[in-house]
Amino acid sequence: MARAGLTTERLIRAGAELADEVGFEHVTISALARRFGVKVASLYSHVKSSHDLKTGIALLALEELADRVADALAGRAGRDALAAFAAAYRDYAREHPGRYAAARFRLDPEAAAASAGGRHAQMTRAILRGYDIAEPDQTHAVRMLGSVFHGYVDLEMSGGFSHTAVDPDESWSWIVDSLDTLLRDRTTP
Amino acid sequence: MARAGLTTERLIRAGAELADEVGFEHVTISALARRFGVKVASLYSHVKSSHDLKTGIALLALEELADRVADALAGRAGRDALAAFAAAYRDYAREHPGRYAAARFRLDPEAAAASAGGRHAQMTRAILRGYDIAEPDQTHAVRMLGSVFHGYVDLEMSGGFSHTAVDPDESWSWIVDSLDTLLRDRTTP
DNA sequence: GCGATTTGCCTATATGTATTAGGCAATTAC
DNA sequence: GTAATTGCCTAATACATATAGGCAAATCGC
Repeated sequence: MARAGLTTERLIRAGAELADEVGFEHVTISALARRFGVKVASLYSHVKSSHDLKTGIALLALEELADRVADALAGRAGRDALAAFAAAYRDYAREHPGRYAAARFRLDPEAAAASAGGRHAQMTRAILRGYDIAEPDQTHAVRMLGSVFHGYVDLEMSGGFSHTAVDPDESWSWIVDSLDTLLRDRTTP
Repeated sequence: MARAGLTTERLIRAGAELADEVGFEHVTISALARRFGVKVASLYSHVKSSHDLKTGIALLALEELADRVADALAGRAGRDALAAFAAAYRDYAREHPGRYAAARFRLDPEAAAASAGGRHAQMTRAILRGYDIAEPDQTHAVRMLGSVFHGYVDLEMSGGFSHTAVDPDESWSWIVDSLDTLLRDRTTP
């Protein structure tokens, strides 16, 4: 029998694609096995469990998202950086809804430590360098930015904004603009 | 054999309690049947499916949350109303994490129409009456408030803020304060 | 090249959840 | 008290997770 050439890497990549197609919550070992045309048990040589697979997809998504954000931030500061960060974040979620959901998968401590979570935190703090905000306000601001961006994307993806005619793109711009003003006013000299 | 006295109402209430104990994603027909000491099939006389049960819990949570927010907003305006709204929202999520997660369950259109979703939207708009913000800015502001509050609660619940020593309560106050200032500055006379 | 070892995917099996069909007993209606 | 109803049951199907052990293909050692 010809071998399918399964590897942990390939399974996680295919799992990420599957997540974007059918939703992260519907990514199963069974569906992945069907996709590769192999039996379910065969996957267990490459991933320890369903949870392990999901963790792998989550780590991949966090990495990809961090790469995009890093790219977006390169050479920008202040309002520009804020807008680029916001755009990178929202675009990723819209292009890869399943991966984005995966990035929000609750990781156990070891996985979290090995994740790109630290890069994300660093980059959010980097944005604030353009605004002169000292601790502990800086941490408050980091949390606020994370909350707005994540919250907006989450509500938008779950259809929360579809009951009003107002263009979500315009709301997004308005919000980024407002946050810029807010951070500027919060400067601690 | 003695009857257990199952009703749709009781199942949904027990499901909500179960959600708070083990997480909304672990609420299953099986677990609920165990809790009542009956066989799994017995529940199907009262709920159509697992999805139906989850929808019921989601509707319950939305209703409860709307009640709390309505209570908190009564007799308040401006900054007071904003702070009360924020507190009601966050407190509910912390006291009832499973129900809160349920409130974010994607409802199908019919269920959404019958839900307290409309009340939530109305109440968020009511807060903005204290700030004189005209359309379409009002919708932008509604979306921003929803995003920040939901995003913050979601990140806090998933442990996103546990890597820094800064007290989440203080960040929350700082954010509410910032939003108040922001909305005040955005007045459209 | 060719035997030996490793590795990859298989079959078989056990467990848990969701769901439907149909049965019998407890409750309620008259 | 009999009859209709309702509530919970057993039984059966389908699908997902997970483990154990087998056989053949790829790879290693020479």
